Amino acid sequence: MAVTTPARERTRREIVRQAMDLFQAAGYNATSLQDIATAAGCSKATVLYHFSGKPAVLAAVLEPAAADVAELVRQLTALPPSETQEFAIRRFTDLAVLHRGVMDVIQDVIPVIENVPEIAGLVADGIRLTEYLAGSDDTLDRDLAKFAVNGLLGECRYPGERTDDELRRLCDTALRRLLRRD
Amino acid sequence: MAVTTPARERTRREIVRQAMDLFQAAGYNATSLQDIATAAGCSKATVLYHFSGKPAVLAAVLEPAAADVAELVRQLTALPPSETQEFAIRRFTDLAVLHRGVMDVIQDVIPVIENVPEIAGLVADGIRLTEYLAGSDDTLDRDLAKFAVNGLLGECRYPGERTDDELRRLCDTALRRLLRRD
DNA sequence: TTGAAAACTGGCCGATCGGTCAGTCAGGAT
DNA sequence: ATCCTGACTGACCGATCGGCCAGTTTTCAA
Repeated sequence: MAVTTPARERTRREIVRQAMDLFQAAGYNATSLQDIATAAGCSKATVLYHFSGKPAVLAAVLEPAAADVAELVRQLTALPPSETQEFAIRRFTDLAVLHRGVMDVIQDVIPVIENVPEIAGLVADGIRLTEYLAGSDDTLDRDLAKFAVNGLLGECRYPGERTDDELRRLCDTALRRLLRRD
Repeated sequence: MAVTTPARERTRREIVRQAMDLFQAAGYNATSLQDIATAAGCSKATVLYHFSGKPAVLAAVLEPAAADVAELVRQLTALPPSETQEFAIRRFTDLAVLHRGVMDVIQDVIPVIENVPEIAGLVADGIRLTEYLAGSDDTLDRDLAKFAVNGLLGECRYPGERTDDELRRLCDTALRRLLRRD
């Protein structure tokens, strides 16, 4: 709680903030380091002074969401199997709304995701989460869960078109129709 | 037909063939004209001799699917409203399986789709098709239809993982669970 | 006040991109 | 035999990319 944020942290935060907006608006691949630097009010060299490279900027943008997903997976691991699917559906909806901007960014990264080792952890957690959403080892259930995640990612694409409440309702409805087989 | 395919058509076809494979494997943005030329056994200049630019190559790759979608929309227009949703679901499933490779390619183009006027027709038809899938003007129904299309696009991403029959079953199940409200 | 460390930057690099262009070449028509 | 034309190509272009580095400016503890 310093009276003034140290210069390092202040600049770093601004870079991540602006990178987030640009990644959402134009996509990761279409956003250059120069774009990020200009938006953050510094030089491209400064961006590379704070981050080891473009993928590191991406990892910093995704980090809060990645942490939440990791925590969710941790909680799911400790839950009795009978409760995991319902818990996964409910909490995944929460995270999707909370981090809808990040969901948007992820869309654009998927095609080149194997070239970005910085976010391998998030990818692995996402796969585990999908398995919990499926609720069984059945191939069709697994595929439907992946279908649901893909659909949800797509729905987060256009930020201004939906309020958080609308997104929550859509997400919840879609997941329950696709996944719940009581 | 002709004993020997005219050189023009032969080269053109090979370029489209190879571009299709590369777009699927690596994505449109990550595939360079040089990549396509090398795969097709000609020079980059030859690709640009046959096509006015990279977007024109994309349009040629998508053309068969675009034609089928246009035909489907035409048929839907002439159908009584009580039959359109069921017809759309059934035929859309058919087209998704038939053109699953194209569905894969489209995924990668969506972020930059507004910069590719060559495929504006396919985009417009896709939107109209989504409206028929929704079955009503209700916002949630519309969103669920878009959700379904996004999910389906995502499921076509990894070509080798599913047989056509598995994809058909998944597609049909998911669409009916999401869309049908009887 | 001062000096060393931290923060920052302009300029440059090699690579790659989509695209252009002048010119080569085979082969059918005359 | 000549010419013409469609198919094709190597060389090159300007732009842009991510990244690097030497050097300048700012910060802050001693």
